[in-house]
Amino acid sequence: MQSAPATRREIPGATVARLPVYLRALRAAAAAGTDVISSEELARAAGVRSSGLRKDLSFLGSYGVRGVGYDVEHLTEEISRELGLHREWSVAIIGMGNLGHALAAYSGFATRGFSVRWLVDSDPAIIGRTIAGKTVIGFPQFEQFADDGVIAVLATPPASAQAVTDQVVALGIRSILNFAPVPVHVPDGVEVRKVDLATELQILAFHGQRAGVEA
Amino acid sequence: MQSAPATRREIPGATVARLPVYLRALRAAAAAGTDVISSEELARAAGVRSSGLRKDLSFLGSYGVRGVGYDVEHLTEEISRELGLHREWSVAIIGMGNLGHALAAYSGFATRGFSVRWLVDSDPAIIGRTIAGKTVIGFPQFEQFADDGVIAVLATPPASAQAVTDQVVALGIRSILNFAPVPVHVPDGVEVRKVDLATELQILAFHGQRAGVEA
DNA sequence: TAGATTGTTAATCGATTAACAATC
DNA sequence: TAGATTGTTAATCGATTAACAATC
Repeated sequence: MQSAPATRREIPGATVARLPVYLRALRAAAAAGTDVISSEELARAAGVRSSGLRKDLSFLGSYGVRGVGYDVEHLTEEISRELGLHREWSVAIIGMGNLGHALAAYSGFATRGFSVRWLVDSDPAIIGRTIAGKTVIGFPQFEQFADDGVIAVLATPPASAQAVTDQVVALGIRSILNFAPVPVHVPDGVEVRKVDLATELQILAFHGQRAGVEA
Repeated sequence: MQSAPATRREIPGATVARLPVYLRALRAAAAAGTDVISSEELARAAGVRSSGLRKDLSFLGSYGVRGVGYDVEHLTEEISRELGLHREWSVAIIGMGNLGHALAAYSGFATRGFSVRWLVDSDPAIIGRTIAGKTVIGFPQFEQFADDGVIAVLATPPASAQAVTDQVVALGIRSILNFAPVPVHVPDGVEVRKVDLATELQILAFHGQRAGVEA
C-alpha cells in the first residue's frame, strides 16, 4: 500500500466536481487525435477559465510541462486515478416508479464505466418484473450484494426516501445519488449528492422571469 | 406596472437555488396542518441552518414576525411569486433518445407545475411517433410554439448539443436545462442549468474511494 | 412584562480570477 | 536563446455561520 506524497493538499470540493468535466474533454481531445493540450484549449473545451483549470490541476500534482502543455493520455490517467475510476463501481437503482424506470433504461451510466447491476423495490407487485432487461429484486435479496463498492441511486417517493436511505446505509453503502426531492440525513462517512429536476426548472423560471422584467 | 421597493437587493445565486427547497418544505408543512413555522423548524425540514435560512429570506423582504415565526401560506406565496411560478411555463424536450424517452415519461415535472408540452427531434424516423402519449414533432413545427415562456430540456447527444442550443436560442427560448454532457455556450440573457448524471456518479466515486483509504 | 424568534451584523471561510515569475 | 505556457501568488469576490440587538 502506497501513501500519498507528503505535499498532497486536500482537494477542494469545487475542484472535485470539475474533474469529471476535464476528463470528458480530455477523452474528446484524445479521440480527435490530440496528444498534448494547453490549459487554454482544455479550459475552452471544459467551459472554464484557463487559470482556474491550472489551479484545479495543481491540486493533483504537477503534470504539465511549461511552455508545452499537458500530455492528454497521462493527465487522463491521473484524473481517472484521482476519481477512483480504477475501482469497480456498481449502481443499484432503488425505487422502480416512473423515474426509476427511466433511469434503468438510461444508457448514460454505462458509457462512463458505471454498470447498473440491480433494480430494487419494496413493492411485492413489482419485485420479479423485468425492466430494461433486468429483474427487479427486493431488499432481502439486495442485501447479499450491497457493499461499499455500490452506489445507490434513490428514486423513491419523497415520503420513503429517509427510511430507504437508512436501509442502504445499514447495508454498508457509502455513496448515494438522491433523486427524491427531499434532503436525507446520513451519518459521517456517507456521501449524498442530490439531483432535483423540478428544482432546476424552478431556478430557470426565476431567471426567465427576471430576464423578462429587465427587458 | 409596479416597481420593486428601492431597498430590494439583488438575490444571490446560492439563495435562488435554495428557494425551491424552502417552497417544498413549506408545502409539506401546510399539508401537515402547520399555519406558522419558525426558521428553526423550516431549516430542519429543508436541510439548512436556521441562520442561513433567515438570511436567504431577508433578501426577499421581511415576511416573518419576531417571537412568532413565518406564516406558511404567506411565505409560500411570496417565494412562488419571487420564483416566477405564477407565470405559465411549458417544457419542450429536445432529443428523443434514451434519456429523452425517460424524461418524457417522468411525471415529476408536472407535479410542480411545469407541463411537458412538446417532444422534439430532428430524425425523420422518430418524428410522428407517439411517446408517453405525445406526438414527436420536428423543428419546423416546434418553431410555431417556441417563445420565452418555454423551457428547453436538452437531451441530445453531446455532438449536437451546441447546434441545437443555437437553434432554440434563435427561436426566442431563454431557459435551457442541459442534460447533454458537454458545456454549451449561449448569449447574454439566456440561462443554462446543467444536469450530468454520470458526473454525479464520478464525484461519488471520488468520495467513496477516499472514505475507503481513510478507514 | 418575559419569552421567543426574527433580521442583520461582522467574522470566517472557500472559490475565483488575473497576473507573473519560473521554467521547459 | 526566445517564445510559450505552466504553477503559484495575491487580490477579490461571494457564501456561510454564529451571535445578538431589535421587536413581536
